[in-house]
Amino acid sequence: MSERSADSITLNIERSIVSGELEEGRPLPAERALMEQYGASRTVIREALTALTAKGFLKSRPRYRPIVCRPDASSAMQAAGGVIKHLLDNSRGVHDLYQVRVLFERVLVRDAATGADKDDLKYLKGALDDNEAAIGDSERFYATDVAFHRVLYTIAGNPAYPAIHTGFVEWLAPQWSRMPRSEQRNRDNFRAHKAIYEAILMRDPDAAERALVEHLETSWAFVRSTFFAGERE
Amino acid sequence: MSERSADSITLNIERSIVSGELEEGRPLPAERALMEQYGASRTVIREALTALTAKGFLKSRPRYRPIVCRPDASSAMQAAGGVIKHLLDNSRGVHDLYQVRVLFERVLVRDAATGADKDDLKYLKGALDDNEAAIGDSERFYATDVAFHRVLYTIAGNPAYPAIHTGFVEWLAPQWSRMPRSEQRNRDNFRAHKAIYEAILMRDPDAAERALVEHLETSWAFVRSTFFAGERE
DNA sequence: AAACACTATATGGTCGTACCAAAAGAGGAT
DNA sequence: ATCCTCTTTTGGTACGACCATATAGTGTTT
Repeated sequence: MSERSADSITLNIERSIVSGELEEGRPLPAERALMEQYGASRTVIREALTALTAKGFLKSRPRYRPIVCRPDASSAMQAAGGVIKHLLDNSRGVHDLYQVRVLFERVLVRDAATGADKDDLKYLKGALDDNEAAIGDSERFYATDVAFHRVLYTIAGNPAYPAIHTGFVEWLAPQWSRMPRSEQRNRDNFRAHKAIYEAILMRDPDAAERALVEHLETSWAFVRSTFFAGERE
Repeated sequence: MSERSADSITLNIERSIVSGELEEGRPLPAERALMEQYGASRTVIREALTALTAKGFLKSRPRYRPIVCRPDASSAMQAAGGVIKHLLDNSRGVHDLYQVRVLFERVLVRDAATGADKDDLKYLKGALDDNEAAIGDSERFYATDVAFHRVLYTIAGNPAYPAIHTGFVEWLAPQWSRMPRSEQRNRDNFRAHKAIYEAILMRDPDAAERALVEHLETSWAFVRSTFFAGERE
């Protein structure tokens, strides 16, 4: 099947990384050393390294030894991101992705409403307070906005969730982070966050979900009218 | 920043693919032609092609011209899959991923319960009937099981959802498709599907979600006890 | 004329060598 | 010990060559 020797070397190194034989964060052996180790030419070695880099198992800067990266949820998101960013050049692609985010957060707020413990609520309240305090500073407000939503992704304790959140934020950033902001809009957004928080506090998943959906749909309407005004739905 | 000329060529070709200049399904120009076009050595061209292949923009078989692949949601999933499959060698990784799937389907059944139209319900019923008819044939039952869940991912009309479903199925297949099956278990699973369908039919999102969660948790319990009996939670 | 066999060519896969520029390490001067 | 200089290491790029195979083109056979 895989007659290419570069492929088998890629797999070999991949396995060495996953198994921990090649330690995360450490640089890979030099290319000329790998030639000997695998009995292949440098061409082949470099092809394998290129593939591994594109797959996210190595981080390589020009003129430095590639750094080994253990796969985790966030590198998986990053690998997907290379493709996803090309899907976001029209409102359709952005909306499809945004819908996935909405779907995700709907469950998260429901679960927060039914299952959040005292600590979770404290974190959420802290993020909400930070958000309120930043109303006057639009740049900081955006950061605290993201942070507030992120708390929802951390409550469940699944390490994949925060990675997914990071993906959403990065991919949607071209639109969201560049939205024209105003103190009035910040205030509206804060009120939406507060409504979500209070519904969670009241242990009312339906209300929390409604508040979230309304919040995110309002946000989408703004983005759409700002960046995709010319396109039809 | 990116001093490597291979990187800029990679980006160039990537853009040509996304823009449609290089048509999907058509083979790429020969390497020696690309050398001239970009004024670079074959070494560099080949590195670019390797990277593009790993990123999912090209499908290359040995000794054939690489085939151009337009990025879509499913190629994004595939790119992530290269990393994700390494996270699934223990129950923790599998469970984390499975939880994402559960989260996803919880919303899907809720939305189906509130928003499915007559056609959607007909499709779902059709999938359910196929599922019932296959109870005696475990292999076919697994296929109809997957198909039933897939209907939920198609109802919403977001093209990303079916791609995500495909990802879940492929990544979780090592466990699920290899589960020991019996007519009794098939019957139980069918009953669970039926309960979900009926809750959707009754327009009861809470009941539908409950039925789904119970179904998926039962399934997880089986998988866990079969494949990860030795590990602690 | 049609079917087959054969040859030439195009193409991807691999190898080796060479050179450059920048980074890292070694060694000596202060 | 500190700083500067020189050498070595290392990744990035280039060129040329050879192999195996798939495809196209040619010629032969029936």
